Amino acid sequence: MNATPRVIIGLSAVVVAASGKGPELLLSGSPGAIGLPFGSFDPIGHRTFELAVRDFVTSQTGFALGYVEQLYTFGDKGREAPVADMGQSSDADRVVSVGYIALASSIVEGQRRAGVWADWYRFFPWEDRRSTGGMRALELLMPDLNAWATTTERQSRVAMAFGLHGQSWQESQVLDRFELLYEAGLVQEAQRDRAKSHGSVAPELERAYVGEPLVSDHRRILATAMGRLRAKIRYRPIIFDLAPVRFTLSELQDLVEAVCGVKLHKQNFRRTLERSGLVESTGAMHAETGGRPAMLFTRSSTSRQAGASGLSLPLAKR
Amino acid sequence: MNATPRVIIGLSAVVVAASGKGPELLLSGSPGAIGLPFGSFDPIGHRTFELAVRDFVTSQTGFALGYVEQLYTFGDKGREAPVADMGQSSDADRVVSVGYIALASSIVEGQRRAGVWADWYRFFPWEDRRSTGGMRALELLMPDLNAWATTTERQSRVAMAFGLHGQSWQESQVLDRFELLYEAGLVQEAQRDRAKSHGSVAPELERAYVGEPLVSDHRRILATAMGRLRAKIRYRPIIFDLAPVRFTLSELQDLVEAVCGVKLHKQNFRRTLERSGLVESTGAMHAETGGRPAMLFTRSSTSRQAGASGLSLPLAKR
DNA sequence: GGGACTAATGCTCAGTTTGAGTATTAGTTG
DNA sequence: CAACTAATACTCAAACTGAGCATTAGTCCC
Repeated sequence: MNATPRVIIGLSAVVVAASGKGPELLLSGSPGAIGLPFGSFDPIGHRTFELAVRDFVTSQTGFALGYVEQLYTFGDKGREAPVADMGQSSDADRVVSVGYIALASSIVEGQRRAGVWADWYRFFPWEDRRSTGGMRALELLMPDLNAWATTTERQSRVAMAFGLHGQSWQESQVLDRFELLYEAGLVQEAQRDRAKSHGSVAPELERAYVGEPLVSDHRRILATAMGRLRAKIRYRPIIFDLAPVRFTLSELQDLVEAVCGVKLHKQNFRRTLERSGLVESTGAMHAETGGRPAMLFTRSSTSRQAGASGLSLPLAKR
Repeated sequence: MNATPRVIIGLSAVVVAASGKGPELLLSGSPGAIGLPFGSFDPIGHRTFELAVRDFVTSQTGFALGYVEQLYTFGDKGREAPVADMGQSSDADRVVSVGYIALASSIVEGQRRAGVWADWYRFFPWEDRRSTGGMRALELLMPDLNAWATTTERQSRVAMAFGLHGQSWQESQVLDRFELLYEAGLVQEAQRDRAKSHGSVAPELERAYVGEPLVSDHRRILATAMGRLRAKIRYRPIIFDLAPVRFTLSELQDLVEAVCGVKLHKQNFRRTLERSGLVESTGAMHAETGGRPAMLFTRSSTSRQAGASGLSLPLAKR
């Protein structure tokens, strides 16, 4: 559209809320072209990125954000696929994506949230190792990963990223795993980007990808968000920005497990949590579960202090 | 220069190297307008930000970078002061800064490095708590901080940021402290930005600032870098990207202390370090110190693995 | 060649924190 | 009221930490 190439700054937000089942994402777009809430930064109108993000997420989805944090700025040529319906970028423009993560406090089941939400493991099935689902997804990928790992360097990268051969699974290395799958051509975006840069839209053999794709580089941004959130849980009391105001320790544990995609040892989880001083019991009980009623807790005031640390994650044995 | 406002992406790099005395920064600019190595992203020529950063740091300073990591993208209106000698931005443009941190492996004393280097504590005297210097800087600031802290909310922010009233000092909260000082008008950039936005260049009363300013928002980027590096030392073996290939444990401890600005307990530092498996002894000794000769160590191969953790920082008592 | 001096290493000890379980308890449901 | 289901308590050994005291291997100087 413009004679000289312009830089367009795209802002994308990973908006996470916890439902009863697990972390859910706020999505926008139409079927077949699903993406994160997205907008272009207006150099005149917007004073800061964060205000801009809050602004268009609310206007696009009707949802108002709480905690917001910048993730990363992606500028690689060839990974962005301009979003058609934005109508603001032409092929001559260079799109730079600034990714944000926003956390929305849990909403009581049944109460309606604005916007379309989806379980984030739809896009990363291999990241959910709470039950056998994630393992199954990984098993589906393994033949192709092994086929790709022709050198020892690649084999060791695969082993480190996916915790094979005695290496341990690091729940926060979501981006490493995704980038490795991208490089190996095992996620749909890889094929899309290659087709675009080769100019060919060759009818590739129909392969069954594990995990749904997202528009543009949004799945990469989502991977960054998941990784950041999983890592940050350990050193900041950030989980409380996702949890409801009052919760039982089991509910909190389920939430942490859902976010991190791992199972934790129940008794040890509650022990370290109580010792940490991050929570304090309200007097009230919660009896809906069919077992012994649980004490309801809230985050303590010390959990709001600057230096407050996060949760320890005592893994449950296999 | 252009009719429609454009977004200019400025890339700034905090390049850190360890000298014998402590962390040093690569600087560019002329006396009175010192800043970080800086360049504008070229939407046509540069394929990725990281390549662009490596490129212009080398061309501006003659120094080739090793480890590089993106820090943060700053887009607030009013905090950037366009760098005059870049000649690429006009007042109508919106400048967005993408900050990077780069680590250069220590150079043996005496060997020459390209570029101009300076101790990073020149810009943050209050961050060096290894000796009394940092405390003295903090004492100089306290009267003004107290005068600014007129509400209990501000008082508690000061206490949390600077570790007062029983709160502990968090070495990685460099940015929080800097932003607080900026807000309180106790760093020179605050006055500069206010003068600019008020259009007045009133001859303010000459106040003695603690810590030297940098061009544009570069000191903020530097604070982000220091904070990130200090935090990351604890959970990633990143210190080895700063240390020389072979080092004694005391040298490594001095380096960690210099980066983090705190004193560590010597015996406990070496104990956790040896147990961590991050280092392994070479056979060689190092006898230059006048005491018992020290074993020379290198980082182990396990320290290069994806999940390898960082160092624990056993603080020395006051 | 021995004593003073200086770092680097070694070791100890008690108090905490973790990993892994086993044992109770307080509601709900048939 | 017995069976069932969670929540909560308690235990125990192993590993990790904070604080020191103790020992060693060089250099420097008479």
